[in-house]
Amino acid sequence: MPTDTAQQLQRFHAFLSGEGLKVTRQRQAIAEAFYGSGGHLSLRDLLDLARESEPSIGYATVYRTMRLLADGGLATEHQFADGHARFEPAEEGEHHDHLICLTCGHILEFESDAIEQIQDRIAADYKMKVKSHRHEIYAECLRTDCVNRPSA
Amino acid sequence: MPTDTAQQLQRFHAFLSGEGLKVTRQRQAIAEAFYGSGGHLSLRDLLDLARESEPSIGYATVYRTMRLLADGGLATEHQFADGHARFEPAEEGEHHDHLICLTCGHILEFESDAIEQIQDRIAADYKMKVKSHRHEIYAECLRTDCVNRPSA
DNA sequence: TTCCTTGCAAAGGATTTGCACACCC
DNA sequence: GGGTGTGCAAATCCTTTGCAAGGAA
Repeated sequence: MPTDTAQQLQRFHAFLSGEGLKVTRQRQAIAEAFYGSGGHLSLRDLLDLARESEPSIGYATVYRTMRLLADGGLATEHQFADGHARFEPAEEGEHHDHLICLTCGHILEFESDAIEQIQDRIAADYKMKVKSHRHEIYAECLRTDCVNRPSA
Repeated sequence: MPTDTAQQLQRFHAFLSGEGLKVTRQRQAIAEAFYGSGGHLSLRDLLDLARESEPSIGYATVYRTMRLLADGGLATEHQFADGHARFEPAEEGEHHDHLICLTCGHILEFESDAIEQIQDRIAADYKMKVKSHRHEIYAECLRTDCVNRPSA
């Protein structure tokens, strides 16, 4: 478990308080599942994890909690090729794209200033200014033992 | 209308014959809508266009015809941020990504060998081989008259 | 004629919402 | 106690499929 999970949960509590929202057992369980994992989890994944500590939790609660986090800037939502929404913790000022292993499904992150610069130049050629982008690389692992398999 | 629409329709007929499939009024109308437009149309767009010449056409027929074209390699399907499937004619050996205007919704195409090379290098760093990718840039047009607005 | 196609309507699958009950402050 | 939050179930939205009737070869 990452060492900063506690910090992230604290930030979550501060966010809820700031919005005048309540800290409930369900929200706590969902946030722990979300921050305790490596990210890129689907709503179904989060539901299953959250139910380990709160078995009665419902899908709609996970949905609403993650929407809360996403709208509040604490989580980022992605739609990869599998068609399910996936979430990851939002890091302040950080940006990355994704490299998805077709062998095992694991999702790696990458950053490339060079690509970002080229994007800006392409947009500028059309007199446009980049507001956001989506960039996913789907690749096969060349090793038979697929080292990218998540430790989970 | 592009000068090669007739060629593309001919290729479509050849494809149908080759598969032992029939050239129907509906398929003809859908193919004309598809090839006669600039591409990037949703199923709904195609349905509306096709109905101009074949009013009784149904959504399922458009869906099935576009699937036929996509599976046959004559059309490429994309899922942009709006969550609707969009299709464009597939060009032999050609590849491009998309620059989407947030001002008017128009979809431009771009290519960058430099980006493709960086992608390959990133994947290689993880001992992986790129099989495909998805790259979309969402940008605002800086001109008040938004020159990217489609002529339609 | 023969079998492919079509259009309708219903089924899927993921997401979103309405509502009555439960819970936190 | 009062208003927020939850869980269920139903509603959406887009996509996909079953089926009986229609149409190309």
